[in-house]
Amino acid sequence: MLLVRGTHDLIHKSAQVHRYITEYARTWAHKYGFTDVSTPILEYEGIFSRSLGETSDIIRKEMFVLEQKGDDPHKESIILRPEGTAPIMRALFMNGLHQTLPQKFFYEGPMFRYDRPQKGRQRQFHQFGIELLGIKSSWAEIDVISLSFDILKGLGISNLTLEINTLGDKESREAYKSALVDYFQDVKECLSLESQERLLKNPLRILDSKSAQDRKLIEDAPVYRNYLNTFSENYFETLLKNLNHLDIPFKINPHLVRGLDYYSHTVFEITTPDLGTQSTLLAGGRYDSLSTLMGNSTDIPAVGWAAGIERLALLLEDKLSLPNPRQFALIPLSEEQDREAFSWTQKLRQEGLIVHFVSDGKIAQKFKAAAKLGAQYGLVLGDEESKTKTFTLKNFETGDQQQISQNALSTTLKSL
RNA sequence: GCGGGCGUAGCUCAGGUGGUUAGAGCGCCAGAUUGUGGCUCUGGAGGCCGUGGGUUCAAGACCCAUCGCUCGCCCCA
Repeated sequence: MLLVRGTHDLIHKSAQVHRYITEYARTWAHKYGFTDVSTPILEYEGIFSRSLGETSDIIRKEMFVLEQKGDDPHKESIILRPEGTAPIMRALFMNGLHQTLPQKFFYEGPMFRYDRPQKGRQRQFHQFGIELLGIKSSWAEIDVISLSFDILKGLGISNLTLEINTLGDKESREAYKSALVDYFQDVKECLSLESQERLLKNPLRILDSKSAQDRKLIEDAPVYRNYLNTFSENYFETLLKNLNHLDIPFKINPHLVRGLDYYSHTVFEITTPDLGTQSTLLAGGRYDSLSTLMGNSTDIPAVGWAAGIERLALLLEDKLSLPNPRQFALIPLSEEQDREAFSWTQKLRQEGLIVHFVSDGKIAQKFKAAAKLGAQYGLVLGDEESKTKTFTLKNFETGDQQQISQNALSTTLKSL
């Protein structure tokens, strides 16, 4: 038996933790007024290649392409979605929602990237994220960043850093790009091979390089802040001032560039030192030009972020105490009691109790199974109980037993 | 895609320089206990030693390849 590389089963505790994280995030998103949206896992490749940029690693080497069966009317490849933002933008247009802005969406689900697996990095992983569409001011950023902290802190994650930077608008970016190219062109031979390639395709990404030789050169490279036009500069300043005013701590990281093409102005990440090399828990920013990249005639203001559920789970799995509701096991002692016991089981389930029905094996095996299934209490129904219209209620933790009348069954159980 | 470490029972791991039928603890199953799980005792099942090839009289161990996990690089959530 083989497990597809980079995938995992979620069983018992890991499934519960995963679900708990998602539900917790959803609850907060609802308080902020975001509503659920769910888009297909399958999309045409163009949705992503147009929006993420042909030079991004996700497009160049990490896509899961499906084998075409022949009945699809389009020749374009179908892929497993690698991220959530582009599909939501697609859905916005296809459902005509861009005419009724603003829109606020929360999503959650599996994403797929053909990457080399590592701790905190799977080929099938799960994200939840939010998209706030149609708000121009930087209060949109404030709103979504606040939401992200409410979720992460509420989950009990500490040791968080908000790193933030601005990519400016198109005009600023073009000005900065040409300054960067001028600077690096002169020292091209000293750059790593990867960065030499970036110089041609996506010079901003050189700033993100971790190679030691690049880092030295990057230190002396032109600083973006000096190339921002007035609008971009003011936009960023206002955002930072408001973050300060709200006591949201942040760290400006001028090297935070992001791999995806659709960002403009604000980019941010929330990182933790507790996960080794996969330190980003949540990342996002503003992507006003995504809508035009996807074919719309005008920009639609948009901010959002996505968080990696597996990474949060790694931080939480050991310390999260999940709710542990009462569970009962109905134990008929012989086959004569099976039917009666099962209808009692159903009755109690309808009353809202969690009830296991245990009928396999010998009596000792039934008790063993009941305890293993997680029941804290056993309800024994044998000949004597049947005659006297009672159950024997056994507390598995203390071993105590008592007789309770069938009439008072559900009220007794609920009062435990 | 690149570099390092590691693959032995369901789990955690022992198995010096190659030497008969591969071990422990936990877990699992059964019995002691025919109306009672956990504790105890007794017994039992469970391994192509990741996979394929090579060296050797002889390989879990050595060599090569491959797959997987893992740490780092890269990238990102």
